[in-house]
Amino acid sequence: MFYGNDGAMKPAQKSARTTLSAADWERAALDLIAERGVQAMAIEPLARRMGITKGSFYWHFASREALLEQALLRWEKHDARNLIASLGKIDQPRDRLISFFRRVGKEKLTHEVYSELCAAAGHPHVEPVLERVANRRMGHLSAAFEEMGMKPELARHQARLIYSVYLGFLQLQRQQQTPSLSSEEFEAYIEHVIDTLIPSAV
Amino acid sequence: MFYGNDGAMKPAQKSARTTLSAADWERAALDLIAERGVQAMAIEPLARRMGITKGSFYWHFASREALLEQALLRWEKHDARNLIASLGKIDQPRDRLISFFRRVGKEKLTHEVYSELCAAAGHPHVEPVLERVANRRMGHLSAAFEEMGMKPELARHQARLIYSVYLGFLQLQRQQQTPSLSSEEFEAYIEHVIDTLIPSAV
DNA sequence: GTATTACCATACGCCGGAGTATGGTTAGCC
DNA sequence: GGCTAACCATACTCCGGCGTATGGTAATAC
Repeated sequence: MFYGNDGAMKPAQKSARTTLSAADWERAALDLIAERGVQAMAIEPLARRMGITKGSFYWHFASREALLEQALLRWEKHDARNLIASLGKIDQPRDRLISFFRRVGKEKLTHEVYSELCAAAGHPHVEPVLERVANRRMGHLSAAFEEMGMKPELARHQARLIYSVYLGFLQLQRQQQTPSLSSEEFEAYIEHVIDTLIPSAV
Repeated sequence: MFYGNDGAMKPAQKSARTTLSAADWERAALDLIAERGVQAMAIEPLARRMGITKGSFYWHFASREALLEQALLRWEKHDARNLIASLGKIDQPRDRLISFFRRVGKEKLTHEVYSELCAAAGHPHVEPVLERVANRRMGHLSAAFEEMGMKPELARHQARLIYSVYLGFLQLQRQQQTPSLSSEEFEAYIEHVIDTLIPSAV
């Protein structure tokens, strides 16, 4: 529902319902993607939802493709900022790794979008984003493991492994096969994952 | 390209190119799903690929939905048979678990279909299949861990964990972020996964 | 106070897939 | 050898999304 602020806020007088900007379309697009997937991000449904017609859309964007591209870039930026913002200030690498898992519950919208993007891997505009994001994230994980004393190759393997667990979790969540995020079974599971994948020392 | 035999083989004289059966459509549907996903399984493209028109299709099936349903059931049966066929004859539970991972490389088509089904979780006809298959598979894993001496709850957690790794692997594969299945980096990774997730004793 | 610009509405043409209707062809039975 | 049922082709209609054309309105510029 947010995904970044675009520099200069408008005069604040005409607060909301005057005219829409490209950024508004991008944000709405991400909302729709989070809810129903990228292939459901069609411009007419979007326009309906925004109480407007598509005549407007083609003023801001050349095509549906262009919107998708911009929206994904926006999401990617947001995610990258988010990553360092929430992990950068944690000193102990082990705590950073743990926090990576615990963060799945928060930042709901971001994860929902990511989950839907995963489902749309293969799409020409989605794939590169997915690749960059995964590499960025695995890079952080790998670095943390190295900080804990692992050899680079081992750290990379461990990062890939742990990231796979995360991806698998998202998948099970999409299939409604994951215990509710606030149950104790979930807590127990998370504990188990942390215990077996994040060593206390190396 | 196979997915089960349908009882009585036709008289064997008129081997192939006489007329098509419902099973032929189902198999072709699964091929198409493996290649381009469930939402690409449209009946006209299917008909084109089979060198026929859709007039035929609606003789065998009531709707696209019906075809999808039947094709998925066929796949599910095939997968279930496959699971016990390749894991049932292995005595040591630890070997069964290891074989689960090593099997990802083989049975290519089956895994491709599964991967695409995962991408289409949320689809009303796909979801229940996905749920049953995941439960069936995790059940086997969990049982193997129990055989090794784990407490039931721990075994379930471990099974879920290991299955998540598998799902995450499929996802990374869809994003082309997995080392080629025959490289040594892949082998090293698999080794690593087995070492950290499959204890040699309990 | 008129011209321009930014934003939006209406109405259209196109395309591809879902279904339906209807008629044609071939195989096997009696 | 004619009938029937199984299988397939042709030719539609309907729908929803994309993109375009064109014209309208409100704010701002000058």
